[in-house]
Amino acid sequence: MLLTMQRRSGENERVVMKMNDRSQTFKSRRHDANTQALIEAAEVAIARKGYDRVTMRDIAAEAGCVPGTLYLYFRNKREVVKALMVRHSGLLLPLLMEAVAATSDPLEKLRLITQKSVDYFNRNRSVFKAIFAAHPGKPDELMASLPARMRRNWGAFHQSELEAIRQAQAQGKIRRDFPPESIWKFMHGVFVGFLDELNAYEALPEQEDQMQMLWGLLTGGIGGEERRHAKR
Amino acid sequence: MLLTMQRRSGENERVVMKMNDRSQTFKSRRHDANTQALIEAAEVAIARKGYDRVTMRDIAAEAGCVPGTLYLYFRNKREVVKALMVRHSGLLLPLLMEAVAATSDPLEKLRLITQKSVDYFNRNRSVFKAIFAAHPGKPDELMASLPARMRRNWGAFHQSELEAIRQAQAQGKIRRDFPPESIWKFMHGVFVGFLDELNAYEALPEQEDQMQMLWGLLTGGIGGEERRHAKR
Amino acid sequence: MLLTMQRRSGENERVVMKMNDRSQTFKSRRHDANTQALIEAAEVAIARKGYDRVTMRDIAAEAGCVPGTLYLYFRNKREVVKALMVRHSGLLLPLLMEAVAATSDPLEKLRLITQKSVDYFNRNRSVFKAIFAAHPGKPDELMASLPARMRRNWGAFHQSELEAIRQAQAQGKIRRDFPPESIWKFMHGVFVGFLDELNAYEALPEQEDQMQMLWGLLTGGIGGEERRHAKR
Amino acid sequence: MLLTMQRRSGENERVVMKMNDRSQTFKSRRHDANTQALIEAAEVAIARKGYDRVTMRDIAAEAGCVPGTLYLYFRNKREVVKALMVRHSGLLLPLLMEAVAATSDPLEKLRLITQKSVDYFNRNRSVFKAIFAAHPGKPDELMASLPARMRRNWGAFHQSELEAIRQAQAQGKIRRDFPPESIWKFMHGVFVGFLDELNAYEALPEQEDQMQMLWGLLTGGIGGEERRHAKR
DNA sequence: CATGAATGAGTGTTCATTCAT
DNA sequence: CATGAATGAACACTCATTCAT
Repeated sequence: MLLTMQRRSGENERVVMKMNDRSQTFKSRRHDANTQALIEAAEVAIARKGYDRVTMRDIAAEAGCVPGTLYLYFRNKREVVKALMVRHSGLLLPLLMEAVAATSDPLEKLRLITQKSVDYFNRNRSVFKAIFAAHPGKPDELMASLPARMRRNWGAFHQSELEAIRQAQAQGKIRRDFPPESIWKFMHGVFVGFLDELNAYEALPEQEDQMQMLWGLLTGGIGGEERRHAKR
Repeated sequence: MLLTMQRRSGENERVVMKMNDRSQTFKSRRHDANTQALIEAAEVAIARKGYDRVTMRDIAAEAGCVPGTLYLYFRNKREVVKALMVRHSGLLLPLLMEAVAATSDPLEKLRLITQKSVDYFNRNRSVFKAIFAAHPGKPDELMASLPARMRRNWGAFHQSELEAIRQAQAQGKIRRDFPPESIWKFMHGVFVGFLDELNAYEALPEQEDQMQMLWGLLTGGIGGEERRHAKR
Repeated sequence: MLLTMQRRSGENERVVMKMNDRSQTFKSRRHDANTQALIEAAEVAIARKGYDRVTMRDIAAEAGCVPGTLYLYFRNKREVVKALMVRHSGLLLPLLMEAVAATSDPLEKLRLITQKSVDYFNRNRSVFKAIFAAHPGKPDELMASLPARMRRNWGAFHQSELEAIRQAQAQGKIRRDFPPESIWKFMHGVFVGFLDELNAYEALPEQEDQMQMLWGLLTGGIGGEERRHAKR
Repeated sequence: MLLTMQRRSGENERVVMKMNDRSQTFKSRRHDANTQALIEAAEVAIARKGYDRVTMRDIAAEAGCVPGTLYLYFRNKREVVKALMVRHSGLLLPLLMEAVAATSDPLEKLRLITQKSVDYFNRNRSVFKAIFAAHPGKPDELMASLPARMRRNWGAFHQSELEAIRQAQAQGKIRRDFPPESIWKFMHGVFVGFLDELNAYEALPEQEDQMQMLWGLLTGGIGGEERRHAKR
């Protein structure tokens, strides 16, 4: 569910890195490796101080270089977090699409999507903060900054989600009294809110427990015992 | 549920405004009125650009004065958002405490709390963003800045919430398979996440629908029809 | 010797207060009294923080009023220290002129001048700092700001000093190998330097001892015992 | 004598520049050269307006750069004057210590110290004002800002001075009726006061004449002819 | 006459960004 | 390709001064 919002779109088509270019020269390979290292440094630094408060010097220091160097890889500060988005979209989105493809059961699709997202959150807590905490309330701006292809992929994935919700409703597996888009907003809001809540506390529950709680509550709410039977 | 987090506490006892001083002079009345106006301007400005990005000049412009004037009312930038917190705590907290006292049914307590919070959110959308979006992941810093009495009240209220959850569990009205604190985190996360999600979209549903959705999903999750009967 | 410098002169003739106007109205009497109180407050405040660092608010606070009020009595901040100068010139200068007139022995004249100056310094340490520390290296600017009459008086007094030095030289009472103006510079420099030195230390010697040391050293230098006989 | 005060001490151990690093890289050499240039600009600017009144913009303008550049070399405004102190202490102190070591005659020691100080004053008139006029009455604050080693050196040097005074007294070369510390205060006060006096005038006497006057007056005071024989 | 709210010019300082080396 | 010195446009904040009340 993570990162699935897709709303007003802008036109920021410029591609930042081409990673799957087979005939990469040595130089460009090195360039990409450096870019990677810088992005990781940026993640750490941004996670530590937040996007607004982090300075280019902080990021450079984390990466072991000087601020000027950053500008060889990113046009400006905003491009750094954009690159972060691109990178993590590139990693997370395939996982989510795989989840969608893994089963034909729509509810199970949703569960798998949630599962993968929780997994990813746990393996990348800093980026979660970095990205969601960076531009509070402006996730669309981030989304808008992605290259067109990626944005299209997110859009397609979002449609799969809505479709899954629709089917699950049709099959009576989830409630029908709200339109799919509302259900999705709820699920996304719960996901982000819950994980952010978790993240704010010092001791994080085990990842399995997180998933169990999240999915349990997502599907069953806080409702009393009597309505609780088969739930995965 | 809104604003209920209460974690590490500091000691920041200084009271900012004394509003219940009956024998207010004319001047102090004017001063308070101006303070109000400035706080509202700050709300708008902060809502627009976020705490870190907003400048004192922005706030002043919004209020129709020059930056220097702000310093007649607030010691510094941080005090502005603190005053925001104080003001809204002073308005919301009594409503929530009233909700707790209004009924002896623990589940109904929780529902009323949610109801009041949703109401408040709708009447003060900008502050919601201003405060929750301002210092992402650092709500405790905000909480710590409140005067001691207010902080104590939030703490007491939080205990009431937990107690209500405990009782509702004891009465079998909500699920027992998670500890109260986790239930609370979920409810809080859902509340914040859901409203933030709503807030990000241009067209907000009717307030009643919001509440119906939120409470419906909160109690019943997205679970299918068969487990759905009497729910308010 | 204190405050005797008189160098480049400007033209700042505007008189600040006329105190010896016999037919003072009630109002102007009150005005003058307030001016006095404010000047004293300014002395304390300036002594505490130095002219540059003191704010009009500091001075007002010390006087128990608000900054705006100060501007009913002084045109601006500079006028405050100017008024200080005027006041203390008005007090010290007569004493010094009296000293000059008290004897016909030139060396004794110089001794009395020094004596009076040390007395005044001890009764007004704060103003000493206030005035000498206020505008470091710019005593002439202060002098230039005095009303013409007062400046003339200082000038006349300075001439008496030089004359006394000349005569003392003629009588062989003080060394002849330096021109009177140089002797004067030395005496003034010693006076200011020595008292400033004293002032910087926490425990001030008794006033009598100060005078004994200062005059002893002024007349005899640090020279050895053998050249020390009749000296007061 | 210059700069010898040593009173309450703090602990500000951080060394500002390491100048005796033999293996200086080209870059650090350039950095040091720039630092020098900036310090000199600061000297001029501070001499012109005094520490409190000078702005970073003034200093930058004098140096031909923008304010931001200053912060590449000094952490803040206070560090600028600190660097001034460090630099000049580093230049003057060795000269003074050399003077102390140059002879075993205590009075001659004192004369040489004075001589060197007068020399230094003449070659660095602006810094004299800059430093002594900057923080009038607060020389200890300046002293406290020096690195520990330098502060220790000043302390040791001050002890040498006192010891020289003591010995000169024991040998009957200078008067015994005041304790050494008082003699020192007098000498220091005279030095500062006299030079400041000189400095305030446009036409400075020849350096030799300055020294002759200062030492003559210092040792013999203004006392009459009859007590004047062998004086260097 | 006194107030104190309001102003605006200015302060020290930071930082994203550029560019000669 | 990498550096880091330099920039300039901001920023939060201060304060002498004014003026309606």
